[in-house]
Amino acid sequence: MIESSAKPDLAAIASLIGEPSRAAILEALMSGESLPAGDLSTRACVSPQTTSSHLNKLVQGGLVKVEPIGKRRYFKIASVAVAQAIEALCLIAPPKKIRSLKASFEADALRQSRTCYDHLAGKLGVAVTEFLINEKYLKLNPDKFIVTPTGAEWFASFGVDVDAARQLRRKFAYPCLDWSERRPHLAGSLGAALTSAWFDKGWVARMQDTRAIRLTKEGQCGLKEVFKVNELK
Amino acid sequence: MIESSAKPDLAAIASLIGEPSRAAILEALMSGESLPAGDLSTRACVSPQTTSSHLNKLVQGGLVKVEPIGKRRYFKIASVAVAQAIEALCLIAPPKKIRSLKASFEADALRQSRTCYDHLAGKLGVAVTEFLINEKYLKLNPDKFIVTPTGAEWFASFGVDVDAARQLRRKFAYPCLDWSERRPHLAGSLGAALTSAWFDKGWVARMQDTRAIRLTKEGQCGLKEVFKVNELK
DNA sequence: ACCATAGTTCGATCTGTGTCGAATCATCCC
DNA sequence: GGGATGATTCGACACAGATCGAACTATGGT
Repeated sequence: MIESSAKPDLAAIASLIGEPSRAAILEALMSGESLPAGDLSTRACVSPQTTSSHLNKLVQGGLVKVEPIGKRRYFKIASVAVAQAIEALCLIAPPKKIRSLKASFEADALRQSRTCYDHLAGKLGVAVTEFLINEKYLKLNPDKFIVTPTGAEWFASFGVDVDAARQLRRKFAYPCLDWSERRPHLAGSLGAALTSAWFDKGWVARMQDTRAIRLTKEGQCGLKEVFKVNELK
Repeated sequence: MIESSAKPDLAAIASLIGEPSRAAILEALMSGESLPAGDLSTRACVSPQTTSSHLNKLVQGGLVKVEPIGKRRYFKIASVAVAQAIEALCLIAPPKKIRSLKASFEADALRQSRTCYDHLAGKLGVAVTEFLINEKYLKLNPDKFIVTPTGAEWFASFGVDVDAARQLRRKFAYPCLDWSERRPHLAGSLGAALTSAWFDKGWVARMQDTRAIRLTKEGQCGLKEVFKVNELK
C-alpha cells in the first residue's frame, strides 16, 4: 500500500488536460488508437516541437503512455481511469463553437458513430445497445448490464467471447453515458470485445484524422440484417 | 432534445478547473456544503476581488451554482455530474507536495474521514462500508450495492429511510473509489442519507476550513458499538 | 440616517507558459 | 556511408490571464 501523505493535486491534472493543444491530443487518443507524435502534431494543429513538449508533459503527468517502435514513438491513453476522467469531463463540458465547415462535418460524423476509448459510441453505439436490450440479450440494471442466457448465445454466434471478456481484470459491462446522445451505450470489456468484432468483420473503419468511424457497405447490411436497424436517427 | 451541432470543449472545462485558485474553491465545495464568497476567498488564499472573478467564471461554466441569501451569496457544486468529474480527476491526480506542517495535518485528517460531495469517504467511509458488507446488510455487485432484507431493517433502525432514498431521481447505491484508500465506499442517495443520519446524531461534525470531518465522542462510541469498528486503521 | 459588512467592477501590472525557428539526435533504407 | 524521415532540445518571443489596489454598489444592523 502506498503511504502518500498528500492530497491529490486537482489543479495540476486539470490544467494538464486544459491546455487546448493538449486537449486536442487527448481527444485524438480517446479513439483508443496508438498514434505517433507526427500524427498528433497534425491533429492538434501545432508544430512538431510544440507537440513534443506537450507529449512530454502528458507522459510525465501519467495521462499518456509511450511505446517506441523503430524511429516512431506511439502514444496512447495511459489507463481506463484516465479515459473515464476525460469522459466525465466531456459530459459537463460546454459545446465548442464550430468555426469551419470542415469542423461541422466532423462534429456530425462524431455524433453519428465514433469510438469512446475502446467501444462504440454515438448514434451507432446507442442503436446497437438498444437492439441488445430490446432483444433481451442484455438487461440494464441501473449501473450494469447483465448478459442473459440467450444473449450469451447471441454474442458467441457473433464472434464475441463473453467469458474471456468477463475474466479480464476490468469492469465487464456497464452503461456509459455519451455526450452527444445522453443515452447509455455498452462499455467495459464486453463493449470493447463487441467493437473489435465489428472492426474484424470490416463493418466499420476508422476515418482519417478523427475519432469518428465510418460504416462500410458490409456494415450497413449487417446493421440492417443482424441488428435490425434500418437507419440511425 | 438539444440539437447542439458541436463537440464538447474539453479544454474549456478542464482549464476552468485547472487554475489553482479555482481548484481550491472547488475542493472546498466538494464537501457538499454551500459556502459564501468570503469563506471561499479565505480557503483559496486569494483576495475577495480575485475570488469574485473566479466564482463568476465557475458559474458561467456551469460548475457551480449560486443562491443569494441576504447580502451573502452561497455557492455550491452545480450537479452530481460535476462532482463525479472532479472525483474522477482526483483519482488520476498526482499527490500535491506538502509544504507546511498545517497542510500535512490537514491531509492526514482528510484521509481519516471526510465528505465526498454528500457521503462519507476516507478511512471512516471505507470502514463503515466494509461493516455493512461483512454483516451482509449490503452486497457488492461489481457496479452497485444491493440492500439485503436484513440490511433494510438495519438501515431503518439506524434512522435511514431506504425507500425514500431509492425514489430519488439519482443513482441509489454504488461504490465510489476514493483517492486515499483506493477502496470502494458507499455513494449515491443511500450513502447521502446514511451520512445525514451521522450528522443528525451528532456523531460527526465538520471541521473548520476543510472537507475533513471530526468523529465526536458519541461518534466514537457509536462506531464501536453499532459498527463494531474499534479503530480506523 | 449612519456605519459596517459582503461582494463587485475597473484598470494596471506582471508572471507563466505556449509557440515556433534553428539546430541536434536517432533510426531506417538504399 | 549518406540521405531521408521522425522526433527532441534550446532559446527567444509574445500573449493570455491571474492578481490586487482603489473605488463602487448593495444589504443589514442599530
